[in-house]
Amino acid sequence: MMAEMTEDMDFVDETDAPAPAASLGTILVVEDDPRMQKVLRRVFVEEHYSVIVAGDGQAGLDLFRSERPLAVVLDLILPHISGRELCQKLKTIAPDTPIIVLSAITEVVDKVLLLELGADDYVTKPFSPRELTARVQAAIRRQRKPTAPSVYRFADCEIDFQKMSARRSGRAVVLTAHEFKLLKFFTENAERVLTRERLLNEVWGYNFYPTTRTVDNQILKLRQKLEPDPANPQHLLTIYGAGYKFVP
Amino acid sequence: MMAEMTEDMDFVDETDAPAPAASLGTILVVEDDPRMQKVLRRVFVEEHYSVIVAGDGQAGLDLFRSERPLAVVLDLILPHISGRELCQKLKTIAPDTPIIVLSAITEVVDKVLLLELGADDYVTKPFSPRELTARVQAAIRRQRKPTAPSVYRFADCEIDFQKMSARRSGRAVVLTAHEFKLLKFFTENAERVLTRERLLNEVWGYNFYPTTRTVDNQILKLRQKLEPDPANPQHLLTIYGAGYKFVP
DNA sequence: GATAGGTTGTCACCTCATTGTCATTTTTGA
DNA sequence: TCAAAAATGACAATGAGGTGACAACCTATC
Repeated sequence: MMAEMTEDMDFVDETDAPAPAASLGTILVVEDDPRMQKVLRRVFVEEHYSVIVAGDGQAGLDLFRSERPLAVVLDLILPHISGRELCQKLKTIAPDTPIIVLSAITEVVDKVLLLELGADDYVTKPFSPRELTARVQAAIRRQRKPTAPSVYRFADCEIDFQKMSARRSGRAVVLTAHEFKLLKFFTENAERVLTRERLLNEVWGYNFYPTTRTVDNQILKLRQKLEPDPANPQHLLTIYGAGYKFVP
Repeated sequence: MMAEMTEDMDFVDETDAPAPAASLGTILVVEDDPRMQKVLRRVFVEEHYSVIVAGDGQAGLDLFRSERPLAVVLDLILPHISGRELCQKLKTIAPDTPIIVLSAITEVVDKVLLLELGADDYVTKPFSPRELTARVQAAIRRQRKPTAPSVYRFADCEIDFQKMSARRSGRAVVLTAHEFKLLKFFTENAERVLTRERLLNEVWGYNFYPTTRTVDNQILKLRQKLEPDPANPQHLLTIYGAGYKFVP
């Protein structure tokens, strides 16, 4: 059950969105500086990941083996085992787990070398939390079945929620983030009648309450973009006195 | 049968809609602060839930065992048994019952830890009643089999209250929101005689009083749409001088 | 049984809440 | 700072359903 809850819309900026109840997964942070450990933990917890921290390379290796994290954030400068070594070892254990390297801006980073070691991406210190999490999330996304796109089809429409792209009769249609999120929720609850309140809760978030008119507007936009005849909607139906219903 | 009754019509906007008399289910509130108890009780009663309150962890545990509530709202800071302990215990007793944790904003809440304890969601104080109830309801919804269709059958009729669709002898019948709500209440109280006043209270709401003719009209509509011979109703029966009765 | 008084069935009208739609303002992100 | 997106507000269109009139019906009492 928890697993379902962690399914999240990855195109949504989670920073101001209300927290999903469960962890999105575990991130292993390998970093020797206690202050930086703290920062990193907070950054990822904020983004609803579980975080485990290793202070040196050996601990990192052990934790990696036991926890099998979703991704690794790795400081290059470490005691005992160097970051470079660790990076290589991790890649031999689980080539698919993304590794994001932290490197100080003072270090002359040989990007090519880094990537040859198996790192998937790197961020130079000082970094903005935003950039770091964005890169980590991007790496995780990339790693997740790159060949199996999650496209949803109905009528002559074709929506790829991962890519955030949509096309109708083969022609690309531009949808905004909200429109995607709303449409996604509709596809997940096809055939069911959804009240405006429910939609506001689930799509907009719990602690944000715009006018219900807002919902209507987004519906309008979706209809204009996806319905052949927006005035006579075939898929995004109005249920008078109740709300809306999506029928593929 | 009560279980069926707790299936709320999610297409009805409950926010400003007056209360149906039947409870949607029981919420267990575990909270030691009497003032907060009062607030929480009111919040959920407002949303048509029954509320039982426990002042400490032990009482909470006992009440949970005896009452088997629909969901638990739990303040982390409790005398005797800590909220964390209680949370874990409840989850071992009934893993499916959603637990929503209340935590003061001053506490440094390790969200992940919370969720590992088994909490399904959390709300930080101060919270808006809206957010709390929304989260609780979402948790309850999630816990319920998401794919289980709620169809009700009688005679040659087949009603899906979630989809708000109805069919008689396989042919689709269009019902309005009010008609659905009324029919739902009848199905939930099959074989029982319901006075017009009761129906007005439950279906239309407490603070709304149209003429009694209104009820008759809706009954008429339902008969026309669902009865083979509306003039000789087989299911929506008139009980002269009393009200109406639904027999499947 | 017959009648009276209250109760219910039925219909058409009309009100008004709900929704569609657009223009404008506000917010957000680059 | 600017541009895109989202929220808001206003207004029109729509249709559900409340209202009231009247007929039909039931029950009780004589």
